[in-house]
Amino acid sequence: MMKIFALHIQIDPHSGLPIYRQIMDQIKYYQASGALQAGHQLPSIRELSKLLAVNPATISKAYNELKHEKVIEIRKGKGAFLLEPETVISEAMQRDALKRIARQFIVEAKQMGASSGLVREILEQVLNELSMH
Amino acid sequence: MMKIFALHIQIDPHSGLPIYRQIMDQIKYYQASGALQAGHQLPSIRELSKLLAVNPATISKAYNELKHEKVIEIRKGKGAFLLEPETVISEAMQRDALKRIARQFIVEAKQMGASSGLVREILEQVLNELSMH
Amino acid sequence: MMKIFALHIQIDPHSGLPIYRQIMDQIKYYQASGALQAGHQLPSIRELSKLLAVNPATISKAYNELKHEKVIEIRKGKGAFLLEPETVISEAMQRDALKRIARQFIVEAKQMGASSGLVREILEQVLNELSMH
Amino acid sequence: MMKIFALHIQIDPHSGLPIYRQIMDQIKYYQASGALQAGHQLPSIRELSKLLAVNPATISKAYNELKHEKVIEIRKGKGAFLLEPETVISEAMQRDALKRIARQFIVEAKQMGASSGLVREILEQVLNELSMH
DNA sequence: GTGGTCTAGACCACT
DNA sequence: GTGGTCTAGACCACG
Repeated sequence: MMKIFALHIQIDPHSGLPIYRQIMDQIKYYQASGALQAGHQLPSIRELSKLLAVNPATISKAYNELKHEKVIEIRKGKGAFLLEPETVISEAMQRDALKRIARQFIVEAKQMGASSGLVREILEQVLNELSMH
Repeated sequence: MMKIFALHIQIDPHSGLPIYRQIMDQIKYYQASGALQAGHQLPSIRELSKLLAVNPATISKAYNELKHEKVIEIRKGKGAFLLEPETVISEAMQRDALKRIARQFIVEAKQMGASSGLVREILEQVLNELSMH
Repeated sequence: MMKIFALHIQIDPHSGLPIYRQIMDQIKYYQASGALQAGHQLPSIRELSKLLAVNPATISKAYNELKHEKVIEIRKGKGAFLLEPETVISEAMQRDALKRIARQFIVEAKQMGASSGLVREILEQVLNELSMH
Repeated sequence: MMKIFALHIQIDPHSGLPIYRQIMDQIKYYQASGALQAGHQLPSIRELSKLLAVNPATISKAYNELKHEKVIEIRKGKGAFLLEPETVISEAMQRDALKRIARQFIVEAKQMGASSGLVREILEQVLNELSMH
């Protein structure tokens, strides 16, 4: 019964991001950081709903989207479980997609006046935080 | 006259992103890349509307949001003009905000199976592309 | 439910002011008077739209502008809620801004032939009306 | 030939206010302050247009509006001249109108966090500036 | 139920 | 010519 009680998700109703997106992002983050690993069970919809004081339909939507993105698997009557991260896209597509999101990141960074040095520094910090050495 | 003819914006109706957001993002990108500079005039609403085959009200919304974000200035009867980028936030806030968007970037990158090496490589490429050496 | 039934807004189609501006001004007035307080929910767009016999998009624009001015907060799927008024400007800037709008006020008052005594009298009346003793 | 060369009007294209309104407001301001008096001649449209680097049609609109408001008089082939300030509205209407603009003023003042003391102080300052003792 | 996006088309205000 | 406002109505996203 590998229940994950340490999974504390923060919802910010003022962030502008849809709540279900915030939940998805943080589950992905925990997966990326290694805190959540393949096979781990996620809290039930009902549980998480109470914990976050969020409508169960919202949790359900988050889980459902994660299912479609093949991040989790839903076993009827059992619960939701993390899957092995998939990496099936081609090299070229990966580079393209990466460039696209990198561009978004850098444009925003530049907008707030960050220097390339600071960008690199923060990047290394976050790579480290997410155990990508 | 300083008309901007080189400003070609691509709209992808399947991207999920609202059209007005796509327009905003690309104008910000052109600004970040230096292709658009402070004082430059943007295409008129009607022009861009025809060019992109998009309703004028949608272009208007994009411009209006950019106005609120202080990216452009709208002079009634004249047109829309790029502003000097503002950078008034504190060092600490800048680092925090940067970390937040970097985390988002890296999580997505990791999700698609990118190695830290590839992330660094693409980042340098994009920094270069946006003249941040 | 905290619905606001007492929020009756008057639209004057001949005033020259855009409808969405009239709505904004009156909501700001209700906020200043204390009738609307932080956390209070505003009527839904559709409700107000019916009440004022005005297109929903127009109400939406009013709410959206108030969002940008940080007067209200919009939670998708929930509604629009009043925010705590922000006051982060410096003393000097406040005095300058105040002087500017005071000048506008007095010039208009003088234009209509009002004496300084009448101006002071009306001012006290309005300060009182808005609970600023 | 009582030409008014000392009439220096400031146009701020970023203020949001239409240029013709800014011109009108400042002419009214000069009238209210006593700098401009009945009979004084205003600069010609062509002159002011050059001086302010503003389209002549814009100056023309400002003068035309002032004419309708009976602030100035346009004598063909002669120029524009200030009129005696009219005060024909009834006491009750005056009070109503005054209250309306006072409300606008105070709501804005409150929005920026000004105390009633500061409002009164600035008001006296401006009344003084405009010679309304 | 809530608000958000987009369209088509009319009319107005500003320069 | 420029952008701004408003309408009517369709469809989507969020909780």
